Amino acid sequence: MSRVAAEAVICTVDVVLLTLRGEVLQVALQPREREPFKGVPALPGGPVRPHEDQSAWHAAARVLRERVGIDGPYLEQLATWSGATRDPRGWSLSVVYCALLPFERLPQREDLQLVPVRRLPRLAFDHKSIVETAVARVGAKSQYSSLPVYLCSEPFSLPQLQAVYESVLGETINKVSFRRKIGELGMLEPVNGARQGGAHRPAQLYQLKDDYRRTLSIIGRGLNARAS
Amino acid sequence: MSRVAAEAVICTVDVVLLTLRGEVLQVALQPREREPFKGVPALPGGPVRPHEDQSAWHAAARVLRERVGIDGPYLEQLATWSGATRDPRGWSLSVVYCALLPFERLPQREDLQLVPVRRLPRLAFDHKSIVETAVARVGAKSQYSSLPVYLCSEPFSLPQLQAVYESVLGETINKVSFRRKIGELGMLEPVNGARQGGAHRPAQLYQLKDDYRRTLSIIGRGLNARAS
DNA sequence: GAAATAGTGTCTATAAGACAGTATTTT
DNA sequence: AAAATACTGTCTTATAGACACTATTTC
Repeated sequence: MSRVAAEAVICTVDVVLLTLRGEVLQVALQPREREPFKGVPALPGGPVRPHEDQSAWHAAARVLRERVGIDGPYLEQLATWSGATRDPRGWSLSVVYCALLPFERLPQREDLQLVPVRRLPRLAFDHKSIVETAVARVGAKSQYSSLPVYLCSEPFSLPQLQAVYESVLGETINKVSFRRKIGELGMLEPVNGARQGGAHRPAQLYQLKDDYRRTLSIIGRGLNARAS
Repeated sequence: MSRVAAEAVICTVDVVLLTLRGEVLQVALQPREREPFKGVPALPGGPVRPHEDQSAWHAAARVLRERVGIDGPYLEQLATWSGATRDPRGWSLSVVYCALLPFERLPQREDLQLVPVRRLPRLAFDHKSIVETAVARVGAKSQYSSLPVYLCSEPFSLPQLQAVYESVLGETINKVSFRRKIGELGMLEPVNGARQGGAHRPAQLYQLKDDYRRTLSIIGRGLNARAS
């Protein structure tokens, strides 16, 4: 038995849950309930449960459900972190998933804090560099895909969507080009009736066509938002 | 003991080792030595050894060294496959790495076969879909980065490099544009003296500048090779 | 009708591609 | 000098961006 235990790998999943609050991309953190790093903010996560989880993806979805109270967000694998030294308890491996959620869908919870991704405090384990990798990936992917729509609650207007893109990319986008690209993707359909208020012309609202609910659209040559 | 064993996750690494033979992208496979899938071609791989491997990346590098006889190729994490049903022995998790190697550096071995990625036979486990994912990733990444240089043995000429890009992308590229882009990247330096033979003007040979030996260069708007 | 934001038409700038020319080698 | 491939100059085409104009709402 001791031999098995000594050889065992600590096998977990962690979730980088990102949302936009105002114009600022934020990550959801929970204080660690036990040692190591008791009380230190950490990514929602936990061990894989082989009898319960069909796969690591299902384990991540379960973590979001049980520990954050979210069902069915956009959830994709980011990468796997592993090694002898990242967890003081032993050789550990964590399959990390990235989830995107409109702020409106995030439950209010005592044990859940939102932190701007550019102002990270000290995090447990190697979670800080994991978050930084996730943010970089989301930024890169947003340049050539419809990924940011998962941060918008439907229905949304094109000016709203553009603002979301600009927040994630960290720079402004040409309005005409943006609309050309989004139009070419053909993934949005106008929603009739509902429109927005304000002392100005209201914006047309859109929702995702059903075919694109779970599929990213790829933008031809990207949005040409250049790296700073 | 039985409880520990029942809960345990089978924790392995696998490597998709790709090389270009002629114009055809090929993957290196080895027949399984034991059940399950004994004798069936599979990706080089094996269990993580916590006492020996510093991380999953190091485990993958060790697998390449021990099982294929390759040291220090380009090696990056692809993704992690996991689940209750992918290995008949139990809940398994495999961190999969992708390695690129010039054909010239691949050792000749009895137990190593090269198979064109478009003509895959039946493979062990879910290795077929893993290879397909790796090929798609390499193709996508080649559109906007210098990834294919790792398939070229240095020094190489620009026509050679272009042929490698075209093989990986599966379509032709405009010569003038290709040279403009590669030039802009500024990652190559001409090698003097050595040139190529043939009854025609020889091509200038290049090697990677040292700064770019282990770093991918990102091509501004990509190579605009469109998906078929 | 003034103010404010949404949406569009069109010109300009930039980047990609086509094509044909020159360059350099062997036979 | 013929053949073959390397390399380059330049025109054309396609795409992105700037800018100003029209549209629609509230007050």
